[in-house]
Amino acid sequence: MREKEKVKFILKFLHKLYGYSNKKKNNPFLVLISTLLSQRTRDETTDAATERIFSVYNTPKEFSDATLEELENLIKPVGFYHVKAKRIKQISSILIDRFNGIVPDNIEELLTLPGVGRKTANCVLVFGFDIPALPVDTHVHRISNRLGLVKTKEPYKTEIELTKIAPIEELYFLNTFMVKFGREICKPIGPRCYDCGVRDACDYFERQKISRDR
DNA sequence: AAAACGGGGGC
DNA sequence: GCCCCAGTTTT
Repeated sequence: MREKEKVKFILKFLHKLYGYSNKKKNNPFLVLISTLLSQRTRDETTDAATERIFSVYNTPKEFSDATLEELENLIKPVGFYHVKAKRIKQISSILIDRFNGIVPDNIEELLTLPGVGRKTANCVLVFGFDIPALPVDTHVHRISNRLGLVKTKEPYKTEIELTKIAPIEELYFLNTFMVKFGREICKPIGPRCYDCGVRDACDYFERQKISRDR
C-alpha cells in the first residue's frame, strides 16, 4: 500500500530529526491532569502549572478535597482555568466514587470523565499506561493531511486511518515528534518547507509548487 | 457544523 | 492591539 510506504519514509525522517523516544511510563493520574491542563494551552505554561499543582496535591482524594479557589489559583495562567479547575475536581471525585481512586486504562471509561476527549484519553493510555494509542491534536491532524497520509477533516478519522497504516510500536512517539515537527517546521501558517526533509513526499508542498509554477 | 470557553505570550 | 494556542462540550 502506498500510504504505508509513505508513513515509513516520514517515520524514518522524524527519527533522524528527533532520535528515538524512551517510552517511560508515567503516573496515569498526573498524565491525565497535565494533559487536561494542556488543552488549547502552550506546554511551557502547562508544565509550570502541573508542577505547581502537584507540589501541593498528589492523589485524587487530595484534589477532590481542595476548594475550587485553591485549584484555580494554582493553575491560573493556563487557559480555561475556571472550567479546568472544576473538571479536575469532578474527575477526582468520579475516580474515587466509581473507579476505586484509580485512573481507568481503557478509552471507553476514560471518555466518560468530564473534559476528557479522545486526544486526552489517548495521551493517558500511551503516556500513562504504555498502551499503544495515537493522540490526535491539531498538529498531528494538520501534518497527516498535508503529507497525504490521510485525507479527512475529522481528527477522529485521522486517528483511525493513521493507526491503521503506522507500525504499532511507532505509536508511542508519533504524537510527540509530530508536535515538535509541527511547531518547528510544518507550522499552521508559513510552514518552512524549504527546511523540510520530507517535502518531496508531501502533497501540500506539491500543491504549492504547482500553483507557483502557473 | 459551528460557537463558546479564556488568559497569556509573541509580534 | 491583534492573533494564536497539545480540545471538549454545547448549541
